[in-house]
Amino acid sequence: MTLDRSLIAGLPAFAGLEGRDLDAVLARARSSRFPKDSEVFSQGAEASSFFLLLNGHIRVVRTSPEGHQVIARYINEGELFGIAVAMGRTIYPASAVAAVDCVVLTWPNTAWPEIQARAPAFGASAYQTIGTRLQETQAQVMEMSTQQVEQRIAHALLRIVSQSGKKTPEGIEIDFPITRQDIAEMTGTTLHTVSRLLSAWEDEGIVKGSRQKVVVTDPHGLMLVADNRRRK
Amino acid sequence: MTLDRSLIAGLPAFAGLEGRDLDAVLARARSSRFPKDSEVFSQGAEASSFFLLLNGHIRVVRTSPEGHQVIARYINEGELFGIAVAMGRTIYPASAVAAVDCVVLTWPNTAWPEIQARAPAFGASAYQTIGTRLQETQAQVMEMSTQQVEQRIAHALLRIVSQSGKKTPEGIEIDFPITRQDIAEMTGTTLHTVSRLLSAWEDEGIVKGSRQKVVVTDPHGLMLVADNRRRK
DNA sequence: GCCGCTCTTTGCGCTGGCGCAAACAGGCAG
DNA sequence: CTGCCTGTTTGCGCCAGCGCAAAGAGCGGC
Repeated sequence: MTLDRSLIAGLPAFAGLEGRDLDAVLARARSSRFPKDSEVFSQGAEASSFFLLLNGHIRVVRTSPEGHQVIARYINEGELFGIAVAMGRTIYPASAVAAVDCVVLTWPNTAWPEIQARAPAFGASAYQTIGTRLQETQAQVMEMSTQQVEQRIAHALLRIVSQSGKKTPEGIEIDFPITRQDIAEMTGTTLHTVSRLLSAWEDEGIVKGSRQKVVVTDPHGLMLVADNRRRK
Repeated sequence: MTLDRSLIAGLPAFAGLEGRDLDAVLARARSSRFPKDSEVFSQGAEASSFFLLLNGHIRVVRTSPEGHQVIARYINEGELFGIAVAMGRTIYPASAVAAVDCVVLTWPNTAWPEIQARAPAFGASAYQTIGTRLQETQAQVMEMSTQQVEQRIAHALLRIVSQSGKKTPEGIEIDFPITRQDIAEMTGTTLHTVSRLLSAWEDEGIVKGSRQKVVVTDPHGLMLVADNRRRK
């Protein structure tokens, strides 16, 4: 429960915070553990807290009334999430699910005004996070409007790998378990199509896949696919 | 150039602002006119100002490197836009084009810190605007992932009509000029498909279209289409 | 009043990607 | 070790929606 301040203070969300103010912010947080596949918060529930992911990977999922699921994004270590309070929202618009065992800092929403007064840089970081996500989401709309499935999947893989890639002898590996279905839900397609394309790429030596795992063996080749510039 | 304070003060962005603080905020703004089809700001340009639409309708357009255009949203009267500064962005991620002759309030970005200190409610309104747009954009991604073109177009029309609809004897009319191409760029499809569907709907008595104009004559019928629940 | 530009409509053929179905495989529990 | 559960692969047929093409139709400018 005692927080390792030196680790935390290095996160972008706390950039520019002095010792005293940092303490004040951290004092309102509590740290907790979420086992794999557990929900940190649930779509439609009253937003009572906001969060920072200290360790692990979290999947943000929206479910439609008809039951379709879409993965809005993955949260990486050090990122804020569930910051409905900063958007003036009272319910969570999506669910957050631990993709692996996670360690999460939780603040009650009631602490938000105080934190913002005490540590404006922290608030600014939250707003910037939201701004970045708006950007990214709009870029995604653009992709879905103008690009073919193959390019969208290639882009999605490149994005994940650049944010959560782990170097291995074989190439860059996504360092959390991800299914074909997950990739399909990120790109608005079906697991069948994802599976087919990954198989094709594997034949071309661009990626290597196995159960819940994807390794990009030829990032440059994947970029060519993403830009639709590879020789067929 | 003198602003009609009584009109402006009623806008949600200024809710809860006292006379003196309101004056302080407005003092930093200047009002200007943008003729139809002119650009208020341009994608990729350095973000130097933020804006509030007093009158008219504005189209926010993103253009891909390959030249594809996508309409991210329409700005309605009273809304803030181009608020890159509130997202910690330094360039505009899209262009804003006047769909009709428009009247716009412009603030220099340099005024932002002062305004936020002086009138926190104004800042909060900006953040809420961004939050709402993130929500809407994510909902759009969801739609594009899970729904057919016909339903997406129906939803898009319903959204426009609910925000910018004008009652007429025939039904609810979109009160700015909008082409089939525009609708296609909002929904990630082609003008051909839009034209075909609108024609079909016209035969069913749901809408009525003409050059750069769409009138929804049967909103309820259109909702059935949007939910994919109409009898074919 | 005529011309030209932009916007719209419609036909036709094609194909990317989906839906369905079935077989296969890795990993964990018992 | 065995069986089961979850995830993956692959074949096949189909169809929604796109691309292309060409013909109309308002509207503004001259």
